[in-house]
Amino acid sequence: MEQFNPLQFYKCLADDTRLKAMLLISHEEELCVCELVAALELSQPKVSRHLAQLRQCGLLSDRKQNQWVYYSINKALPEWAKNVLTQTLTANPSFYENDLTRLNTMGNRPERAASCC
Amino acid sequence: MEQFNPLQFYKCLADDTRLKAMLLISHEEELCVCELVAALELSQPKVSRHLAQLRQCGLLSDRKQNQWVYYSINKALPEWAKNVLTQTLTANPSFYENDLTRLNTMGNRPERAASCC
DNA sequence: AGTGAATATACGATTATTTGTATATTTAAA
DNA sequence: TTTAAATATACAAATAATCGTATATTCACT
Repeated sequence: MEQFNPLQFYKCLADDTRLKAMLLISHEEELCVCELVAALELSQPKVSRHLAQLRQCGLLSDRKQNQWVYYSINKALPEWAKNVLTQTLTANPSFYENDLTRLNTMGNRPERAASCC
Repeated sequence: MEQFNPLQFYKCLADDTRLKAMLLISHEEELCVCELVAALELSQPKVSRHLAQLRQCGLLSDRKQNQWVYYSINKALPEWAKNVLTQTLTANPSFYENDLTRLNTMGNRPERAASCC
């Protein structure tokens, strides 16, 4: 992320897959690729490519754990951008409710490791 | 505006001309096409086309007065979308400062008619 | 070492978006 | 009633974004 720019931010949100992924991740704190593939009912390469773009633009962070890669909202996002996401999330539940349902009924979700101990 | 949808909203903001036009109009309350042409240093058809798209998507309203068409933020925009615009405007002054300077040094700006009396 | 699951990436093909240029429309002023 | 300014729109050309498919990589488990 060279210098955070509103145009690039909105270009990231201007795609169905990316916008829904951002909102689902906001809602769920973090999600791995296979959970998003199930929730969005899209191919793995498609989801993976969009997540890579969101990470490159600084909207998402990732962490690897075992065979999974978990994506979360980048803590370093400017406050205004975080607020934009929050507003969008809370004002548009119907935009992603179906995806959320599929996520919650998904079998075999990878269990998060407690952050330690 | 058939039913306001966040994806369509962000697609509207995902273009340099449209995003800057929206922010300048937010900042100035309303602007006519020729003022935006001067501020953005772009061709008239290009600006006009993007404004038409923003109007069709429900982000802008227009009013005709004499030979000018003035665009302003659509009052009927959902609150969350208005908030997104406000946040973007106040947090990113450098994104549009040059355009604002050109607007303010523009000669022959059409004078607004007082709304009446 | 070998297998399968999860993820990432490369590449060409498709689709969508944006643009310049030309032209039409409307209004005001001469 | 001609002329000029402001705006809108049509259409083809150019550009950009997205996608499917194939393949590579990594990790856990056997």
